[in-house]
Amino acid sequence: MAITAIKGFNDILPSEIEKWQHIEKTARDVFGCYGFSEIRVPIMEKTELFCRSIGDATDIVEKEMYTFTDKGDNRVTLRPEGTAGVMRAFIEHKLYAADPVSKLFYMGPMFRYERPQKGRYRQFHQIGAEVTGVSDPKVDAQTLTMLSHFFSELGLDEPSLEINSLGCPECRPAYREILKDFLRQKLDTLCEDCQRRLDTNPLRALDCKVEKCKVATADAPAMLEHLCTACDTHFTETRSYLDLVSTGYRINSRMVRGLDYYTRTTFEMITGLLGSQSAVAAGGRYDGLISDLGGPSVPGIGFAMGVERIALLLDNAKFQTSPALFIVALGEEAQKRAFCLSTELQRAGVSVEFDYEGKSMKSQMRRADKLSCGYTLIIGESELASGVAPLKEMKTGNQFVIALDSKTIAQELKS
RNA sequence: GUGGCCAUGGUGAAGCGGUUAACACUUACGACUGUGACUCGUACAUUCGAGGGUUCGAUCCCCUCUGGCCACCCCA
Repeated sequence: MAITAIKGFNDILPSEIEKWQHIEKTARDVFGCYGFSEIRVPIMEKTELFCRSIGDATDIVEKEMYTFTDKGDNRVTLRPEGTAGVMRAFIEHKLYAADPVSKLFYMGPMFRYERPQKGRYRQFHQIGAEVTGVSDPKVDAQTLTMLSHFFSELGLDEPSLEINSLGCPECRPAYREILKDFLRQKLDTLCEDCQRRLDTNPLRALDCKVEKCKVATADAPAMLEHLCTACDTHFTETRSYLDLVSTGYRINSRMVRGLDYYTRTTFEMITGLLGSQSAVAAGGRYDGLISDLGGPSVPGIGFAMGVERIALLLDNAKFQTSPALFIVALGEEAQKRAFCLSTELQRAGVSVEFDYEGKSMKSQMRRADKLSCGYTLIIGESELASGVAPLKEMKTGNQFVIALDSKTIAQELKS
């Protein structure tokens, strides 16, 4: 039996790579317009970084991390998300000192030891963005607007934006207690999972898919109604700025995020097209994270998008490119000429294909068609003698003779 | 970690106890002696994920293993 890839680790094949590149390019272009710079950080970090940032009690840290002891006896972990590493670098290189506002984006693989299913893999890719240094709600609104902009730039109108506020260390603990009291009264009408989660993660019950939990929590107290004045103002202003630039959103007061560091604004881009994996992007504000990691007291907000999930929403075929020219050569001399000519054209920036094996004209033409080449150039003995050859436009079938000269051909193909 | 479904060629698949293992796509060559697409022809699985069992006989039934998909938990 041949060796296969590790479970949940996927190859991204040539047939889909152009779609991936398109997603990445769109992110670079759109984020660039909003003043973001790319940062590349390692895919492995000290385990402690993730414990501190994501939260020791979260599922990610408790059961999903790829953690090893290396040969120097250090505990290291393949990153399960991007924010922690980026913030570590931000603090380590004191980026806050050079500029009070920093806008960074990153892309790359993340690793979580979960059971794979549709839109969920053990190695998956995220594109994320982080703004640090500003707590003003204009940044929240701008970040969300950029996210929406990215999706519309990709031609995806379907994922819709949902927002919520999780409050801050001032108001969230109190709300948590209020919610717990509420849930305790309904305890026997909740599903087993929610009963178990009551103490560890009561917010989760608001998001439970089990019907009886939905019923039981229908009139549960909402975080949004228990925000402190500062958080309430922040949320209201965020909304007003979103309205000001017509960024569409829906308030979802039951939205829960899985990472401990989130404060105030949280959000998700949701689609109904991916089975149970409905979130294609998600994020929030994390005003306490940087200081928790030993940095200065600087606020932050960011999001991450799941590239595989976005890719599932996009059709491969739309992003495939094909060679501009196929050179059909008949006879050994013509093949030699085709090789030289194609090299000259390639050096001039034209994408060219030709046959390597001296196949029949028919198979060469078939291959040109299969590769969707824009043009074919046919070279045989008479063309070598005359110095001109027929150039055929495949789409229309029109053809005319052209000089066997790379400059002339390159010019013609570019026109 | 738990549950459900599934495993036949390069691909999508039919077959469900005895078949030349259908059909379609892909690929290769040809019909068209130097012009693709459409059409037509020819070729392409000694073998049905692996191992064991039942049977005169197993792709088909049973068991074990492995792999995949989807769902739960959780999450991008």
